Amino acid sequence: MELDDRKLKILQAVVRNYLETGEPVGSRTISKYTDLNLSSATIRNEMSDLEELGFIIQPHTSAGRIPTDKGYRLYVDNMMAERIQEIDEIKDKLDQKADRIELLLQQVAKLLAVNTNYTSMVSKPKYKHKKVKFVQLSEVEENQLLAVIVIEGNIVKNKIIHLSLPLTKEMTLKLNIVLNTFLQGLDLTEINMALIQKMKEQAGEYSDVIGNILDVIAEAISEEDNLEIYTSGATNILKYPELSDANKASELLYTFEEKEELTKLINDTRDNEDVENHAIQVYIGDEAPLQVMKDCSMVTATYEIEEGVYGKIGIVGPKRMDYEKVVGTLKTLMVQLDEIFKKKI
Amino acid sequence: MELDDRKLKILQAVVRNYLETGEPVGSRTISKYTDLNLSSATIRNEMSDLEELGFIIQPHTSAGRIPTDKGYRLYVDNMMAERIQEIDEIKDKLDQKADRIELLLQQVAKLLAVNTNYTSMVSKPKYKHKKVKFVQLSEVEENQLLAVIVIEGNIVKNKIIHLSLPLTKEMTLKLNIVLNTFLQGLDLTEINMALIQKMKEQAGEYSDVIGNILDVIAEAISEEDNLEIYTSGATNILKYPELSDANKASELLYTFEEKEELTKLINDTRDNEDVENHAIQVYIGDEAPLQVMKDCSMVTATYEIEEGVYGKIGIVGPKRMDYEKVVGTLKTLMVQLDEIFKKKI
DNA sequence: TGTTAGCACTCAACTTTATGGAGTGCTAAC
DNA sequence: GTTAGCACTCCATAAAGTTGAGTGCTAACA
Repeated sequence: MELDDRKLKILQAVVRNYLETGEPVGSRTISKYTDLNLSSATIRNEMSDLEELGFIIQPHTSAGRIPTDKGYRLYVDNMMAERIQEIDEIKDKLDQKADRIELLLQQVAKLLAVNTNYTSMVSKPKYKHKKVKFVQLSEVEENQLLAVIVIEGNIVKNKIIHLSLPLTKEMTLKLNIVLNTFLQGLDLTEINMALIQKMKEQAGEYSDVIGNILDVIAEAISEEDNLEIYTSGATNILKYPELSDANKASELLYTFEEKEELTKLINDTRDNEDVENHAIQVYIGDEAPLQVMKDCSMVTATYEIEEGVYGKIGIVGPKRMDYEKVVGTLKTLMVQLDEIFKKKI
Repeated sequence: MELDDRKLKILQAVVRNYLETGEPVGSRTISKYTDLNLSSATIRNEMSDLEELGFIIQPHTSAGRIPTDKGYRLYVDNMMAERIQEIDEIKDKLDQKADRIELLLQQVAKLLAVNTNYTSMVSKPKYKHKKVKFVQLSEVEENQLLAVIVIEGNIVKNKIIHLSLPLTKEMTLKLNIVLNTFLQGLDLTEINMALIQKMKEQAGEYSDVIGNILDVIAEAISEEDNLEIYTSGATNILKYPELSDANKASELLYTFEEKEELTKLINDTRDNEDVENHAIQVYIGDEAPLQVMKDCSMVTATYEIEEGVYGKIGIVGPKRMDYEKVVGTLKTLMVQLDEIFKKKI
């Protein structure tokens, strides 16, 4: 059996209608809804074929049809009309916050959630092979030292270190020099025991300060700390009956609250080429690498904060999500983020 | 009508039983449950009295009784058995994180939520009249300056400042001196235009750097930024049928996600004396200053991070919450937090 | 050969009607 | 003051009936 043009039109009509109403779509509706001028009986025959081909399904005998994942997929890949979505407020709001990446990303997530009525998530970009750029110790109070570490990508970390014995100005200066000469330009793998030993020797009785600082550096560079994900609008899923039943909603909300599982989504890359082209990716149902999302769809986009440093933005909603709007919104957003990052960094 | 001892015992039995089961409690149950050796008929008479006094109520004719807010209140104030709750894991887990207050508080929230199966929230303490303790500029790269500001209470803020024209080492040193001599020990109200003008004069062509730093300082000190609240276990409320119906759950979860409204709870102080004594406060239903919580109870405690610097910890759950456990858990936690803060700060 | 009208059939969703049981309030007796 | 007994109420659940949207199939038509 072939998927001729008429079948495609009918499939499209079924999907569109179902996206709008959330109710199974019957043959009579299609007969009126499309400009095919066919009777419901004919449509029935065609729908029967489409069902056999696996694009639509009946939730039960004597009900209308709803799209299968395969049906959605065909729709998203071939029949979706581009609909660029304007979000005027975005630029203004984002510009104000652009100096603090965390706030910016949180803001982006919120805007997306409010605009789409779905749940959004934004991952903080990961810097690979991060190197130490700058270390500085300053005496804040007697017995209190402030260590500031700047990592490639201008990530700043700090820690207050309590001293058991006070530090002279000269010693502080010396430690600063030692730290910077030894550590500058190194990444985690390059800071080895031999190096640490040498630094501690130079620091003499203040060797524990060195240890303290290295801890902070390790923490700053290590992946774990960096897998931060911002979400917004998690409660939006309660607006969609197909997701809001106690169990599903509970699992989903828990996933969004804990965030840990979400890293799987963010890190998943089905097609490297797509990422490099900043393409929008659509996951339908089981396609997402996360069991709880089997009844959801997810649309993700990759943004680039600077050469080679990527983060991801995703929107999660019911399968009958307004794909056109979501994809359009994400595309607009990508453009605006690009502008902001180019300007600011 | 008087509240004699027997009535109290019956009320206590009703509350206890309802806390456990969540079902209206009938006279026959009480008759067996207590050691009063009274027939159900007698209990019925007493319960009728208790209802007239407003401590219990029938959800409908021919159902058992459930406690009213007034009933819970009496129970919490007078009949609750202290039950100190051990949370062994707490100390270990918290000790590791004690150097980063945000992580610590987030961790505390999580522990509470996991231990109690309710929703927890922890507010970051507010420092009043915060003063600038230390300011430092360092050159990270050409055209890139790192500003670090330490506020009283060892709050560290930093910002990368992009320069339009490069800065010499001497100039950096000079700016550092200017900033520190002018700003050290001042709070927001004391940094006025006259002062700013003087500093800018001294900075010469780098006056915009001064402006930039003042912005960061303002942000660091300002209240707004500081009203941070950490929550955990929001989805736990879905475990309680009386809260998990679509509407209530949705409103509650939204409140926990947005957090903004929660500041009302955190800031509410019915009794100043209580706060100073680090007493546990219990809000039942409408007693909480937040409409969405009318079907919930909340238990809060005040912790002191250092002399005069308070934060709040709260647990939100259904009215039929295990008050004894929650209060006990919070008390234990308070002791352990006290220890940690005394040791570390 | 593709299209259509007509009709019997199915099934979820909703409404109505029974049935059972937990619990009460009242009364009369101890 | 306490208690047994009984009529009564009302929720919950199940069972039975009703409706309507939608299908598949057949036979007739262009």
